[in-house]
Amino acid sequence: MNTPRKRAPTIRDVAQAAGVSTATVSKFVNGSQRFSIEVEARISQAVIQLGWSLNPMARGMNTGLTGNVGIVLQDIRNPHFTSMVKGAARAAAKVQMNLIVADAAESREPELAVVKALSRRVDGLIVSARLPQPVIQALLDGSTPVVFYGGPSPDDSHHSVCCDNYQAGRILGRHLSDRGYRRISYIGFPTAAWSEERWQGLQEAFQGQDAHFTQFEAAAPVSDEGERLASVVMLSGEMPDAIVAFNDLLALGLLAEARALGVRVPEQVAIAGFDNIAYGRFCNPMLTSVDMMSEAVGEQAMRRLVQAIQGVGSTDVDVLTSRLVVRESTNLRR
Amino acid sequence: MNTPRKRAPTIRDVAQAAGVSTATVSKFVNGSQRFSIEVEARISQAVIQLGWSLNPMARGMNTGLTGNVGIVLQDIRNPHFTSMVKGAARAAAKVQMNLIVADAAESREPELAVVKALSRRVDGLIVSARLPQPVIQALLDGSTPVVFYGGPSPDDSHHSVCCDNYQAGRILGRHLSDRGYRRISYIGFPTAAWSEERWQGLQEAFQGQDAHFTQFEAAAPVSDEGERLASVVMLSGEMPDAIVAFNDLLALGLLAEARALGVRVPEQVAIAGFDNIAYGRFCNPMLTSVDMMSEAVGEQAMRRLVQAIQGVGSTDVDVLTSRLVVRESTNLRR
DNA sequence: TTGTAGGCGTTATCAA
DNA sequence: TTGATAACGCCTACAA
Repeated sequence: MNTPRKRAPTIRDVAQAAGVSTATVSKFVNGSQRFSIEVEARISQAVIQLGWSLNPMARGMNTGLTGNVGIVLQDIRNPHFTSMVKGAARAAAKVQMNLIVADAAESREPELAVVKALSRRVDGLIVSARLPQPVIQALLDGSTPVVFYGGPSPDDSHHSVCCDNYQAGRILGRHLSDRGYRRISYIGFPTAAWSEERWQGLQEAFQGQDAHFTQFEAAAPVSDEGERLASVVMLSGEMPDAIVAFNDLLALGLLAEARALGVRVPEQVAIAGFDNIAYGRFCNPMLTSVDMMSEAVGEQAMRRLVQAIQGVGSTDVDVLTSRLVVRESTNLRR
Repeated sequence: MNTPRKRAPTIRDVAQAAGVSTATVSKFVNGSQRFSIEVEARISQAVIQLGWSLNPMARGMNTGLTGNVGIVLQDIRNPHFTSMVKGAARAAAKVQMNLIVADAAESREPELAVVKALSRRVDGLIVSARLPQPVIQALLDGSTPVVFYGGPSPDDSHHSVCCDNYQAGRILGRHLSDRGYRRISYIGFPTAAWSEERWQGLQEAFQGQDAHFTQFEAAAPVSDEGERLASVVMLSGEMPDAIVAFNDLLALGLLAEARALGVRVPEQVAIAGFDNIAYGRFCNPMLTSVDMMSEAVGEQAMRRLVQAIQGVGSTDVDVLTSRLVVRESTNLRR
C-alpha cells in the first residue's frame, strides 16, 4: 500500500501502475494509437483502479484547446435566447464540449470586457451580430473562432446564422394586409439593428395599399415595457387597428395591458410579435408571431462554430426560414 | 522590430520587455506583491504594448483552479431554471467566474457521466439535491465543492439552498381552503421528490376539514403534459373544484386545455401551480402560484459555492421563504 | 510497438 | 524589492 495521497492520480501514476510509459498511456487514452492487447488491458485496468481522469487544463496547455465554447446573450430570461441556448447546448454536448453562458445583462463590465475575458477561456464564441462596433472589431481582430447570430456576419471571414428579418416582417405584413388591417403601429427596439429590418419588411408588404404607419420605440425588449407603451400606442392619436411588436415579450405586455384597459383584441386592435416563444400559446387571445427558429439558430451556430474550431467547413451565412404562426390575436375575420 | 510571431505573448515576453523577471510580472499582475513605482510602470506598459493577457489554463496548472463554475439543470427551457441561472450568473460575474450550464436533458449521457466530466472542468458545482442516488454519491465522494438546490443537502458537509416545499404547499392549501375549495386534485411529478412534499403540505392545510384529495402523475413537468392530463383530471370521476399542479408549466397547460374544453376557470375549477414564472401573469385567467424564489435560490447557491471554493463560510442549509401570489385562477369569491 | 525528454505559460518557493 | 528555478499534468516529436 502506498501512502495515501491527497492529490489526484496523474498520467504518470497510471503509467507506472501499468508498467508502461506516460507516452503510451497518453496515446492510448486519446485513441491516437493502438497497442498490444495486453498493454491496453493493463492501462485500462490501471485507469479504473486509480480512478484516474484527464486534467483538461494540462491537456489544454499543449493543445491550446479548452474544450469550452461560449455564448454571449443579452438576457437569458428572454425565451428566445433560452431556446438558442438549448439548441447550442445540444450541439455542444454532441461533441463533448461545455457551454459557458454569459448573460451580458448580469455583468457590470461592458460587453467588450466580457468578450475579451471569455475569449481566453473558450475555443470559440457565439455572439450577436449586433454587438457595439468596438466589440465586433475586437472579435474580428482576435484569433478566437466566432460565429454570429441574428444577422449577417460583419465580415467575410466569419460565419453567421440568422433568419431573414425583412422576410419575417414581410410575411407578417402580408398576413395583416390580407386580414384588412391598414393602420399599423410598430413598437421597435432600435438598439437591435434588426428591429428596423422587420419594420421595413412589414411596410413593404403594404406596397400599393393605402396604409398608415407609426413607429414607437421601446427602451427594452421586455414585457414591462410593452405594458408601459400600450396606452401610449393605443390611445395617442388615432387608434391603430394592428400593433406589431419587435418581439413577443413586448407583445405579451401589450396584450396584458390591453386587457387591463378593456381594449378587445383582435376586435379593436390586433397584436403580433416575433420569436414565437412558447408562452404565446398560453395567453388569451393567443399570440400571432413569426417563428424566428431560435433553437435551430442556436444549434446551427454551434455546429458551425465546432467546424470553425476544427478548421473545417466554409465561411458563409446560414439563413433559416422564418414562418408565420397565426393565432387569435390577429385572427379577426371581417 | 521582431519577427512577427503567431503565438500570443507570454509572461516571459512581458518580463523581457519590462526588463524584469517573470516572477515579478506574475506577482504584480496578481496583485500579490507591490514593487517600485518605476518597475510597476514598466510592467504595465509592456503588458499594454504587447497586448498580453493571462493564460487561464497555465495558471490553473499551478493553482488547480479553472475560474469556472458549473450548474446542472434538468431543462433550461423551464423559466424556473432560467431564473436560477440568472441569479447564479449574477453572483458568478461578481467574482469574475464563468458559468458553465449543463442542460441534462440535452446530453445523451446519463447524468453521472455529465457530472463527472464537468467536475474536472470547474472549481465547483451547483446541482439538484434530487439527482439519482449514484450521482449524489459520486458528488459526495469527489472533492469538487458542491452546493445543492431544491432540497436539503444529502449530507452535512455540503451546503444547500431551497424553499421549504411543505410550507409552500401549506400556504397554497390554506388559500384554497379559505376560498372554500374542498375537492382537490394534485398533478405531481414523482421524479422530483419535492413534489411529494408540496402535496403533503397542501393536504395538511385542510386538516380537520372534510376535503377530498386525488393525485395524478405527470410524466414530465411541462405544459404539453398539463394539456394532456387536463381532460383526465377534469373529466374522470367527479370533477375537482381545484387543481394544483407541481409547477407552473403544467398549470399553464391545464389552463389552456380547460379553455379548449370550455371549462371555466376559476368558476368551475380553480387552477394553481408553483414557481411563479413570469408567464403566469400573461395567461387568462392569470395564474395563482407559489413563488419559489428561483432567482434568489440561484444567486444564493452561487454565493455559497464561491465561499466553499474559497474555503470560507459554514456548511448549512439556506431555506428561503416562498410566498403565495394570488391571481385570478383561484380567485373566485363564493 | 513502446519509450525518452522537452516544452506548454504560469505560480510558488526560496534565495539574494 | 527582485530574481532563479522547480513544479503543475499532459502531449508529441523523435528514438529505439
